[in-house]
Amino acid sequence: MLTISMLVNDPRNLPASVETSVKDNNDMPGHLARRFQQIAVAVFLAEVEDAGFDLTPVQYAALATIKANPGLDQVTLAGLIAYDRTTITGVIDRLVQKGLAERRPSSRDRRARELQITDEGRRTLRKITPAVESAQRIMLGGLSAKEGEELMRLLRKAIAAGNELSRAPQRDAQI
Amino acid sequence: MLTISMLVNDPRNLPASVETSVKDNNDMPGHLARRFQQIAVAVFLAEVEDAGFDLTPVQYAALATIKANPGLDQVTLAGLIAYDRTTITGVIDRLVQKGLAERRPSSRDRRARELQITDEGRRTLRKITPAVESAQRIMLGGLSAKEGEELMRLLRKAIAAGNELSRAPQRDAQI
DNA sequence: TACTGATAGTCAGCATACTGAGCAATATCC
DNA sequence: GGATATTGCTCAGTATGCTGACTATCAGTA
Repeated sequence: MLTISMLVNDPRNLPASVETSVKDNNDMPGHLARRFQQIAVAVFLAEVEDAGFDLTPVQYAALATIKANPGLDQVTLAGLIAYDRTTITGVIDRLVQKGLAERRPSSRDRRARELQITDEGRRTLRKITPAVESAQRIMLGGLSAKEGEELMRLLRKAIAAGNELSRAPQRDAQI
Repeated sequence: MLTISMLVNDPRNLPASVETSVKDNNDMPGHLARRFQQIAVAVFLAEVEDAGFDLTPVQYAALATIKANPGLDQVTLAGLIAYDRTTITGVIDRLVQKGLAERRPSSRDRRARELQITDEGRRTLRKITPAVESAQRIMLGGLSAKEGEELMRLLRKAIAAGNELSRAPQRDAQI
């Protein structure tokens, strides 16, 4: 199939005066990162909806982290899953509104809110797990198991090196 | 440093009754995809701002694609860079508002808008290129050149397999 | 040519994500 | 103890990104 992009990407089809400094999108790690994430989110939402639930990737990550760290505050949660704290405010709003989590004032620090998962949240998390795992498999569907592992290794390595470059770096919770 | 996440992630520290079905975030390709993209966007914006410009990743991709395919319509643009057409509407609005692109009714199809880059847009693209290329290098900074290539190869492969799974798949322009 | 379906673009609505600012409370330092 | 800095959270504002719906137009066909 002959396409415009084949024409413009082939130097022989361009007059000498046309600048070709703009690289192909597929050579840009930033573009590939966005595309992969775009697909990952779509797959996640589709699998979760098929399972009969209405939960976004962030909401899932937040809920799972609250369950694993009962009583943690919002800033700690944000650090554990590497989201900006201003984003987390809205995410928690929606988890609370759906009855999956609770937000109550901390007794030790009156600025902080302690987060707890509800029974309903625990039930949702348990029932949604197969869909989440299925989504993770599907988004690596084009790769062999070995390639999938290697992709994840390289992503982890690049992320570790760039962790401090975003406003919401990953932070382990301090004891 | 002892951290809460070390505790909760170590099965020896958990009573037998605690379910550990929720995998670590770092084993989830979806989470890694979001983190890498988050860093990529932050690096892009920082480099571009350092160079004295105010352009987002989408705006850059759209502008570069308009320059390479003068007169294309919005749906074709959306397909080339794999964005939803409803997103592109707003992106073009802002490019036009900044004086970097023009949107005029198509003579062949009265539903469509033909997109053109302005001289100012061309100038901006030319001057911004070093910052964009620098950003691409920085976001792979933790990897060797070989690893960077391999990461991009694996991303391309996974994306190609999942292309149809998002609402905005990549589409080549038809002649 | 009239009908039917598909397509280009926009809009309303929702949920991320970010910047920057602000308030209240805590921690630190003198 | 009191001034200062820091921290937890929220809010306003902006830009993606998506779903679903709508209008205007085009294309194919009976």
